[in-house]
Amino acid sequence: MVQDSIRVLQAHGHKLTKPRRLVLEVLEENEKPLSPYDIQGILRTRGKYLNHVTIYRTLDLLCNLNLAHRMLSSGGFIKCSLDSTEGCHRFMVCQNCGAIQEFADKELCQEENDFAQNFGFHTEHHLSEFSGFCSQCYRKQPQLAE
Amino acid sequence: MVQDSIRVLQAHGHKLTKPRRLVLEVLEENEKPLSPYDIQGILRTRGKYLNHVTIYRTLDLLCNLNLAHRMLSSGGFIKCSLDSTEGCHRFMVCQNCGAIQEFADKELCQEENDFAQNFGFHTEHHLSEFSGFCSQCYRKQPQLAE
DNA sequence: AGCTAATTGCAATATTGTTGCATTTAGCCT
DNA sequence: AGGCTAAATGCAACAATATTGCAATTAGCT
Repeated sequence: MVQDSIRVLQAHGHKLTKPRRLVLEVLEENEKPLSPYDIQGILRTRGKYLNHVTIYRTLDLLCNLNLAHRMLSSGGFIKCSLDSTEGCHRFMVCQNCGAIQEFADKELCQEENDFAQNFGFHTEHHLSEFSGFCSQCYRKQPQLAE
Repeated sequence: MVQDSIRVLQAHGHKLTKPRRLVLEVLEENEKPLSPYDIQGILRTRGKYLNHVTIYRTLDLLCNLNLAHRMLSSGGFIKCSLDSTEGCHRFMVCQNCGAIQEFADKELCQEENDFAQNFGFHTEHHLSEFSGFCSQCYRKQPQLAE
């Protein structure tokens, strides 16, 4: 929810401005990654104008607060749908339809941290991107998965 | 090894050209992510010139063959050090010194795939980036990990 | 050595990202 | 409600990164 993000924003002492609300709304409505200029374009179709610099700065902020993430596969930004206190984000990207889902699993997360620890690496955050086929696309076109 | 990459390259019917060999060598020597222009700069200091377009195209190719990866954290490219047949790449990035290590673990990889499967997602590849502190930096400056 | 498709370099252009500074505004305080 | 101030935005200019079409070159064949 946008409301949740706004709460986090304010809890960290940041102002709730119109541009920030607009960017959050656009991200919320789109489950696919968007570039800063994508966001600007979407807003323009609604008669709202935001300078691209503002969008860049807003996205920076959201990423720092772990409210958004930049996807590796596309370079676009996506709003995190899950509480991020664990510092672990796991996205599944469908190669066919492009849909993205975010998942959390404390156990798996812990296992990954333990794994890293075995190599002497102290993990702060981790980010995983799975690419493959969502259940719908897999059912429709199983040959794609070959 | 560069030799291994060359073998994969050729096995896929691509030519082994001087530019490709140079890019592979530079990536191999650097354990940190490099941008296309970084690579161009490094080569220039050795009196070798490659057009940036060529470097972009070479990196595209290497990524498609899973011989290199683009890192999320920096946007730079890094050569994969491990056999990539499993389609699973796990990088640990030290927030302090920037060093990157790649790890493979079939079991953990399998667990991750199973996890996705529980949500009906059929995984083809996955890529994880851990950010934190390598053992050296953690030992030297444990307060950083707070 | 010669052939040919693949690859490279070049030039031009498009896209994406950054910086400094003047103007505006959210949130606070009367 | 009106005023204050630090934070945030917009603007302009610029810097860095990425893409495209096409002519010249070259790797890997016979």
